Amino acid sequence: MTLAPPTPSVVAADVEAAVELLRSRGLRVSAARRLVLETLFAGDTPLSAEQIAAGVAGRVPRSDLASVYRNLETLEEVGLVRHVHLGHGPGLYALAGPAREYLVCESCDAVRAVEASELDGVRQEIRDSFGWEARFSHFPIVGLCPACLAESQDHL
Amino acid sequence: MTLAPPTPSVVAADVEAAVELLRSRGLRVSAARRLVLETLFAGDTPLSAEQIAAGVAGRVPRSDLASVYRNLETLEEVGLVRHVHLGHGPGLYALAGPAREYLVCESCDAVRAVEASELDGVRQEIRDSFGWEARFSHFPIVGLCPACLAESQDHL
DNA sequence: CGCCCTATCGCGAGCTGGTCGCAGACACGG
DNA sequence: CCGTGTCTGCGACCAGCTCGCGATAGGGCG
Repeated sequence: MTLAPPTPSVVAADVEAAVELLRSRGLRVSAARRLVLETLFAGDTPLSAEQIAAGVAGRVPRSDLASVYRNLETLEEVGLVRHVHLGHGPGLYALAGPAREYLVCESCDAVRAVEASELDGVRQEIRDSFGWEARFSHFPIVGLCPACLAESQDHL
Repeated sequence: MTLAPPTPSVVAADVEAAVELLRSRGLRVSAARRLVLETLFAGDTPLSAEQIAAGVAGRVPRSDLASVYRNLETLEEVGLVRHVHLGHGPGLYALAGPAREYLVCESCDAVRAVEASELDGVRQEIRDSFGWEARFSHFPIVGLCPACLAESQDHL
């Protein structure tokens, strides 16, 4: 069993589809809103609000940071967007898609994204042991990646 | 196998033992430093830097926040103290002790602290699946506690 | 097509959590 | 009891994020 996120995810094929969805929910499609969507569709990795405000590749009509946060919040309520906290540093936002969960390395900051189903075994183990249902999509699993693990063992 | 923290933990029986340890490492035992230790020994749950600065129960000779952070950092380097990030909000500091790891509930903020060994099965599963060595002492497992899980299933 | 209502924007101020630089205080070895 | 250099307390500062507010502009409706 995979735990459902707070709001159901909605997957849009492209910016136009996303825009249509917004309209169908009675939300306006402002330039700033569209820009956030375009930037997210253009980027293939999760982006910080700052990066989105700057526009991918410093695209000219940049947008106000506060508005970006408000739009990301709105898009997240709609279910088009999800965000994740990879350790310290700013939260990162991405389009909703095939459920992603994360492992991040405390030592080198490497990030491994995996399909939620790949962590079902782990989730099961946690459920069996504690009765808790773990979600690693919003806060990841933190530890050592194989490389840093090997290195730390060399030093012993 | 339990992964060793960055600096080995040191367990002191009381403030005086901790103070002796500091001296033996060539560190000075200032009033502010002693206050941090006393506050940590007095509290039985992890405390924020702010709480420590205020002194447990608003104890009078409060201390400067920047100094508290510096002292916590020093004590952590020595191995007497560890800190954990339970979701959003400030980091929480506690005396090093029997290795603790954490599960926190996204919905009601409940925290469950467990012995590191209780999570060895989970760690093993992660190691087998991905080759990563997970640590839940600095960043916890986030998900739903049994109560919130049950509730969320009622609502379906 | 143009009006009007109001959702949304952009800006500035503000908040929390945490760090830094610096002058002065004080721990502690001699 | 003195010198040295660690630590302190203060203020400024930074990152990440949120809020309040007057101005702008989506878009339903006539």
